[in-house]
Amino acid sequence: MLFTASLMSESRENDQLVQRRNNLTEITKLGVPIYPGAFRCTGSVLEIVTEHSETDGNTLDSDHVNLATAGRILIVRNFGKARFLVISDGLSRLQIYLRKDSLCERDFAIASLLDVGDFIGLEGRLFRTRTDELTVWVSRLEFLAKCTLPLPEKWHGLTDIETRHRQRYLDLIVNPVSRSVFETRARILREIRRFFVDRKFLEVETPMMQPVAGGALARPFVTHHNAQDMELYLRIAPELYLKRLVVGGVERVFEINRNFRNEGISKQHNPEFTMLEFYQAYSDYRELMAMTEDLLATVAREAVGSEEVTYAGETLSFRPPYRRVALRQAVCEAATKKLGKEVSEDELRARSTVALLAERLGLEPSESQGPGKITVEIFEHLCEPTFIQPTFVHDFPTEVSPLSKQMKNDPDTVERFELFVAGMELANAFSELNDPVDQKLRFQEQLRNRQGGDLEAHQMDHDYIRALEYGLPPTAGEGVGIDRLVMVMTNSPSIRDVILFPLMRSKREDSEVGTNPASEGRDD
RNA sequence: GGGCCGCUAGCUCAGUGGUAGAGCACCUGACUUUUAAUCAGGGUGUCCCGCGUUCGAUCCGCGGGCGGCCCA
Repeated sequence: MLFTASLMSESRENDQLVQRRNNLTEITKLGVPIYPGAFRCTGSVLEIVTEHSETDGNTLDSDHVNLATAGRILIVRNFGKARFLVISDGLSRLQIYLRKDSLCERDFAIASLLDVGDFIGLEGRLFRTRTDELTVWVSRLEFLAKCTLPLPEKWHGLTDIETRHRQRYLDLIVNPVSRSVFETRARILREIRRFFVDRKFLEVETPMMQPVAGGALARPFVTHHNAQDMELYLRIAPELYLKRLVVGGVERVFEINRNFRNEGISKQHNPEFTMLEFYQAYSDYRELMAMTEDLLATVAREAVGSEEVTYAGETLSFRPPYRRVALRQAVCEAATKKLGKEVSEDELRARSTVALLAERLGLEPSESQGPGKITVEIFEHLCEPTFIQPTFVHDFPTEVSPLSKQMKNDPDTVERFELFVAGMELANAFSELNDPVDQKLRFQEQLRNRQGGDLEAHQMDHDYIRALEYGLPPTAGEGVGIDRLVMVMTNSPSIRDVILFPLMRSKREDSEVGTNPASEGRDD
């Protein structure tokens, strides 16, 4: 049986794999090391291409531009005694020209054993072909590493979304657009850091594993610390720790890091996602609106070169000022339009009337939801998708904002805004509640919701209350969803396009098979 | 969580209740400035998995897996 199984496996070997391994063996026979060490380059492919993009052929011929570089082979065009290859350094592509009479016997032998995907190093001089393509005339070739699996096709490339996400390395090899998304992501992060450092903010890192998962209304992931025999939660927000730092005198503080929320996956939700949070003492949410406009306009300018970006066919303008609308007002306007009859703010403030309104709009408010929560549900249903251009929605119900400061003359409303772009929530900010007595009452209210079955309700955090008792200056704080921001800036339809390794359900072979998919499904 | 759709060669995709197809890739040969190189030949496969219906299933039915879109 074993013999049979083995034979079957062998016979099922893909001929491309066999071919590639044979080529590797042949290279070994030439006495060439197949996994050598460093190769000294005078410049990367990108550097060469950038430096000589405008240099004409005559100049290259007279100047004798000698160089050494390295990269992965993406295309092979074979002419018997000559070959054209295209190599890539991951950022840019460059053609190289190998001809028998310009190489030693060993190097030309290597050249004829190369497969698409292999890494090579080379020395040579630059010239331009008859068709004016910048090309390296290779005089010395070094084999650097083998690609033993066939790469996706050069023309259609790799389009299968699942494979692109599961095997991001393949996506990056063959889809230059994918690399550019992550280049832009890195630029956005650099610009955000520069923005806050310029304004004297301190960048910090606060716990990702927390005994109480606070700072947001969401279900956490649970984990366990063995040595302490202690339940821990992956953080859902850094908020409460950052405000502790403001208590400690760090008057301007920011953090860019991962949050984890144990909820569904969608085009706008990945269980782990990157968030910017920043806090500024002696400020309020009005100031943060202006600061947010400044931040996004700066990021757009510096990271993608324009304050206007195209997203899903729409031109979005990040040039300030952005539209501002009060949440209840937005709900009233949308509901009035939808139902064809006047809906007033008073209706939203009473549980009985707002519940009725929600039902007429096709929602099913639960018993535990108060008027504020129902109003926000209506908002999410009716208004959110309509905010395409950057829009501040401000003044939220206190009920859904246990960490925000109430308005002076309206205790049912807090000084809070969310920024919407392309129908997505991009930022959430408020004047921080700094009254420890009120904060404790709000937590207790949340605990009642929790006992009523709301798994997203906030937990009690006694140490945070204690920190507030030492005194938190008037402070405004904001969180910005970095992944969504990158989506907008790179015209990416899904959050998975801007996260290198988005969460995927595991497939059997991913964990079982190391290097060779040909062994998938073997019964051994 | 619900609905709809998809899963066929390394990749991108056709297709059929009766021995499985194309382009690229790959193999053999020709070719020393090509550009999706070209020319001549070659089809390389667990048709996602399991069960059922059937003389016979990649196709039909049921269940499952993974993914996509829409809804919640």
